[in-house]
Amino acid sequence: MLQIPVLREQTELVIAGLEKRNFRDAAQQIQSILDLDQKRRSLQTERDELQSRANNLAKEIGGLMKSGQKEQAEQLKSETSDLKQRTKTLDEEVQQLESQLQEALYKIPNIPHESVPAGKSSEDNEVVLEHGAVPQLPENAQPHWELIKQYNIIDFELGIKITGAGFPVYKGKGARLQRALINFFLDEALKAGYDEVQPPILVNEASGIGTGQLPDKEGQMYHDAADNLYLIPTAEVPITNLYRDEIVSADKLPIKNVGYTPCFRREAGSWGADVRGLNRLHQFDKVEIVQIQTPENSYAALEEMSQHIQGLLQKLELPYRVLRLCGGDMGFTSALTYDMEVYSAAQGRWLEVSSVSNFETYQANRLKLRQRTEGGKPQLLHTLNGSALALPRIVAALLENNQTPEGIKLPKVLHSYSGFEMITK
RNA sequence: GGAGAGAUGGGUGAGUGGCUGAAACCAGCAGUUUGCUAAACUGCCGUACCUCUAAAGGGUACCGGGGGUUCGAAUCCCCCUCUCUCCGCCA
Repeated sequence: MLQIPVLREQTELVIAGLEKRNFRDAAQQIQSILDLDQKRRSLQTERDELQSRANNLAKEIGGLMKSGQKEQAEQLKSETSDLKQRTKTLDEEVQQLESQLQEALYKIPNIPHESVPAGKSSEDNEVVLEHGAVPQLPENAQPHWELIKQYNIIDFELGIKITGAGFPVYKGKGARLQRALINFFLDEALKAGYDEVQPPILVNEASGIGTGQLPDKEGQMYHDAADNLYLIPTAEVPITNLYRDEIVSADKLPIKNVGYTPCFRREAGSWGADVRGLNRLHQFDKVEIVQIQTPENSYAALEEMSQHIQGLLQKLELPYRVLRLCGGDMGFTSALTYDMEVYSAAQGRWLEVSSVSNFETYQANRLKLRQRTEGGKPQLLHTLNGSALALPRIVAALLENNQTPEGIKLPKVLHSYSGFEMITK
């Protein structure tokens, strides 16, 4: 969430940023937060002064009791009851204001970076670059949801039987391709200097709050009510929360982690025409890269992550483009997001396979993730993450773009990982 | 699932009502000593908020979380959460 001092000192910038997101009643909402903050501060000052007096009285009484001056002690005691009452009232008011403030702040999204284009929807995103040529397909080219049946590598019917829609079963070379891709992505991240972690895929409430999935978006996550745990929608959640409540010393930075996890999304209400096959699932695999960076270096790191992801797509020989998301399409917690989309030839569609974002201090403020600075106060760090990569749509594009009359050809880079070069009937 | 124990600062760990924001040790930082390393010695060494500010300073809160008793709570009482140990089960 945003920091109150920033709201106070850069009010105009904040409002302008929120308006770029088409955030409704930005000026009004910020003003009401500033009012709450103002009120809280003045009440707290008052409360602290009363408490200070009460503390002094308590000390005096202690002294009198010791020296046996009981009568004077009793007299002072009677003075404290009024103080106590007033302090208690103020205390309750301050607490109430604090929780109102907290609640209001949770509802304010991050401020977009200056390079974020204005815009309302995905149509307004800026195409930063396109790479690779659209492949020529044979005449009877099929979309991937047909190919997976023909080659018997991914089975949606079986998934429906054991779980439900959106939980496919990968079989034979389909399963081996998954494993190959995961290993390939992990190895590439290791080469790029990321440390591998394997986090839990169930997280508690505090973790969900830390990265911004809670309190507002619980409907997107599967929830285990018996234990109050959430299935992760992305490894971003457990990996970033590794550093929750940490004050990191500068020599440990930057932190670069990579992790493979399954991801779970309820995708409530989002089923429609564009979500056939592997395009949108309830469970899928993803390799995620996460960085904890100093404010000075975070945007350079974002570019570095973008390059890393593009490198993967190039090695997979997939045509892709990079989008800079507009204010209206960006995620709630992000300051700048690039989406990477591959061209899935048989569908004739661009498919999002990665999203890489700089959250600046927005998550760090919730996480209380800071660095120790010389001589000064601990300073909030910047968090970043990106998919590198999400598997299903990569698989969809690989299948569609590489279909030939003889079978589906895998890109060279995968051969040693998969143990086969071709998927045949 | 059953029984018990516990939760204190970066770590270990003392602390059963005021002298405890918290001993001691370790780690860390600065300095003295030193041919180098090591050792020894001295000092510093939590966080948040409020206030004030050029800086310093002052105030309040925090010993897992919440409530209570009391003039006064890390310390006493209640509730919750979590962790550990033993038993059971088990990849």
